[in-house]
Amino acid sequence: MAGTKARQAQAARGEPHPLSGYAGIALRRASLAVYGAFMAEVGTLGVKPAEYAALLAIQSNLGARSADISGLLGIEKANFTVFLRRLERRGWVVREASTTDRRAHALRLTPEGAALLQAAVEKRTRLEAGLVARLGAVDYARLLELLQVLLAPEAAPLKEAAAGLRAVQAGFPPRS
Amino acid sequence: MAGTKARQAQAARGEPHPLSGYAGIALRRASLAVYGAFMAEVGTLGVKPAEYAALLAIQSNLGARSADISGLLGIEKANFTVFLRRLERRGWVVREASTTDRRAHALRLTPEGAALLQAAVEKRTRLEAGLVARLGAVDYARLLELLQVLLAPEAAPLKEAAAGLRAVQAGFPPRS
DNA sequence: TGTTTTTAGTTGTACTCCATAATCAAATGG
DNA sequence: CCATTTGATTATGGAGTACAACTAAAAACA
Repeated sequence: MAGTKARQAQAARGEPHPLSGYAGIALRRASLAVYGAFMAEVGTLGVKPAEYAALLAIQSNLGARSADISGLLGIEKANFTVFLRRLERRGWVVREASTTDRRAHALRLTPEGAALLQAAVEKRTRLEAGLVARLGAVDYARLLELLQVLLAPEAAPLKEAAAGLRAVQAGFPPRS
Repeated sequence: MAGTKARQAQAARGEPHPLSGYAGIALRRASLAVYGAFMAEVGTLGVKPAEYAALLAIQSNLGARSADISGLLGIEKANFTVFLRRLERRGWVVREASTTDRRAHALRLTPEGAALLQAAVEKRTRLEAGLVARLGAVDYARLLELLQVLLAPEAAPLKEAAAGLRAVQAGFPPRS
């Protein structure tokens, strides 16, 4: 597992992780923690976070093309093809022929997809409630707000990193 | 790139990412943003965040064994072997024979490793200063504090996810 | 003491996510 | 009409990780 006895004992005593004072590490750990919580709750339906987000995006952008959704999710369109195929094979999404562009597909949830998404949304709502209960409603809102500021594209200090940032959006540096 | 024209236009207008209202997505995006900023700043030295953290951990735990450091970083000991070899080959770390346990290695920075780390720390300090400038010192501290609460192991709501969480710590669900 | 069990580290394998390049067909714009 | 752009697909490879199997040494124990 992830952790020596000494480290596990620390954690058991409620001591913070020794590297979590660093913003990057704390953010990464928090992100993974929420990912894990999502998998434990919503994942029982066989949906991973990226898939959940994709279903959401498709539902609220009826008839959107692949590139629209992949762009929203930050997934390369090349990889989105395979990604979509999984959702299709499970019967949650259909790719209809676009009426305006014969190259494009119009994405749409199937009734099964919509039903699954509804169940997933309910579970995720419970998950969110857990987070709110943990932080308190005010602090939860504050956390989201601070993250928004951190992510705001127009601010200066992180600006010069923007190029590398977008390329790295999926976790890897650009190959250059 | 990650984003359609429409989405890029949104971002250019300063509108928030439409999915960043979700805590998990906001956290993930923030984590990747800081990762990207780190790479743009400290990465010029040829150090990735995980390597930086490893060097830091080794420096402040003189003579620690591999399992200590890998546990701290949340890296499987099996993968840490390869990971360490890279740091060794670059001349930053040495594995001395432990005097107390002939199976174990005592990890230590070389003078080159210490020098590199010092340069990296300086760059990372500048990076951190950028974050502080962006959020303000008070809000920056508050963000770290909120993340700590989110990560505190003893709280209840996320507890049941703990098993899946640890296994998923690196971004993937356990295979079983 | 001698035997069994646990532990530190290594190797090998397989899997997921992701980037990149090459390709095709259809749309668009001189 | 032809050149360029765009939506989507396929194929390939790298990085990060989980997991199982293994060796050697230490620790526990009878």
